[in-house]
Amino acid sequence: MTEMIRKYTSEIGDDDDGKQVLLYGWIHEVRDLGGVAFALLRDREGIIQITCPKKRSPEIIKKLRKVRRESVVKVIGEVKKEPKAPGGFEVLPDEFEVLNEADAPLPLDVVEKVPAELDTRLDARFLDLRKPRVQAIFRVRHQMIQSARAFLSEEGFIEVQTPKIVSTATEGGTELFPISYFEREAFLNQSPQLYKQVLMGAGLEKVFEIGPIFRAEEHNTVRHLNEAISIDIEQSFTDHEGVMKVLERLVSRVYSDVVENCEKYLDWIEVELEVPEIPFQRITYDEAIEIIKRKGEEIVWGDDFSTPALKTLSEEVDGHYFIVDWPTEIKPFYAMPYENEPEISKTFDLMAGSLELASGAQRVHIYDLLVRKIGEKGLNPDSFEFYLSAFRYGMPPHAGWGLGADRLLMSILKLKNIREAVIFPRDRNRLTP
RNA sequence: GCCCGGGUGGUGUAGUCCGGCCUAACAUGGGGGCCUGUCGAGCCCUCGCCUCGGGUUCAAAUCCCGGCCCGGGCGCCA
Repeated sequence: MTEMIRKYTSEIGDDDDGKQVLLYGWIHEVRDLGGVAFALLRDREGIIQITCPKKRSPEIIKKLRKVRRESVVKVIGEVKKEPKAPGGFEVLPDEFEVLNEADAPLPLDVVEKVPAELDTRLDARFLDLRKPRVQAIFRVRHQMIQSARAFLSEEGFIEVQTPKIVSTATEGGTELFPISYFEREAFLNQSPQLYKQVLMGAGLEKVFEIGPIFRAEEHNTVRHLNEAISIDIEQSFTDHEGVMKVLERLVSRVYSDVVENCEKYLDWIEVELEVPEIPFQRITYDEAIEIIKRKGEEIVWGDDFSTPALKTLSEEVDGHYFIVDWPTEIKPFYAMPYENEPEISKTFDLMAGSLELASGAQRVHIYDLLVRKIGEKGLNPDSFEFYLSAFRYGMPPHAGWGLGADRLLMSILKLKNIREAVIFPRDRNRLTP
């Protein structure tokens, strides 16, 4: 037999009518009507019907009606344009081979006649991901990451990888996961922040990193994970406004690439996307406080926004927006205060509704100020030696941000739970799969 | 971590308030059978379940206490 080239189900069209094709995939469903049997073969790109009348092949129909759902099969057959078939084409099999029979019953229903809870789905994630709707999320995620990487590269940012095993807390504040590093204690890094800044001192000028961050907080919400992916940039010779422009253009680029290249997957997820208009609205922290107060929510200047406060705010401000000029007190030590008004800082958060997507700032690049601010936060400058030394020998002014990739995807696809946006999520209770 | 609500076949639900009528119901699924155009196929037969530990009681899926886990809200954050 001549060597055949495997086709995806989605590639079958008018040109194949009457021709032989080779397909690989999973048995989605079988409907056995006695004299004819229908099977749905699913691969990662779609589903096609395999139709086998008894008289065409008594051997194949026998195998077909016995095969359990989700078994892996190889099919060689003739394509027939058929209006009665779902998708308009069907394949009449000449060869039907079960490559690997699936066990039964399945831990969850891939066809989704019966829903499954997220927890059940995550326990059997490999099966959950066979659902086109679920797999589509990760096809969009792939596009999102590709777009972010392409955009930043085109903008002159150099991609770097910084260590995830570190000796001290990077920023204080958040809890870290301790790990054992030979005879010493070490931690999983909560953020590439300090390393990005050191690289500004190294003269790279524009860097980005897409990588994991680890937070040992015991939060248990639909928008927090203990292991997340962060898209981080740092840029020299610019200020917070400069990097906000990069950020909004990146978000816009991701949306337009997804709209352009992921139509099929958006369709599977049943999401309609509109590319957000840039520039995004900037509202100051003070304005946000006023809006929240006006709506009757209890808040005083200097507070961080509570979840209900952010929900209130998002009722007043549409879509994506920046909250800028935060009180210096509630931002990390590396955030640059305004010269003429040091109680507020050159900081911003990017919001999508009430969800915080990113946060950034112009950084403190003055050694003495930085040392002082570390002390003011109750941290010990001695444990930041590797970081601080980079500020003593020609550190340029710089700014940057960190964008939560999982949250961005969650917001693009309007997912209810961030765990849906992560292929194998890690939360307070979940350490497997 | 805190508050509230939950945990029943492989999956998703009903039953729990008011203990005994539960030998636990329904859908989907698994096994077997019938059927030549299904597309949530249909029909017949069949299989399979009370989260764990302790307590109350003649009697616990049902009431009480604790653990573990889940959902919603919050804190904290990206």
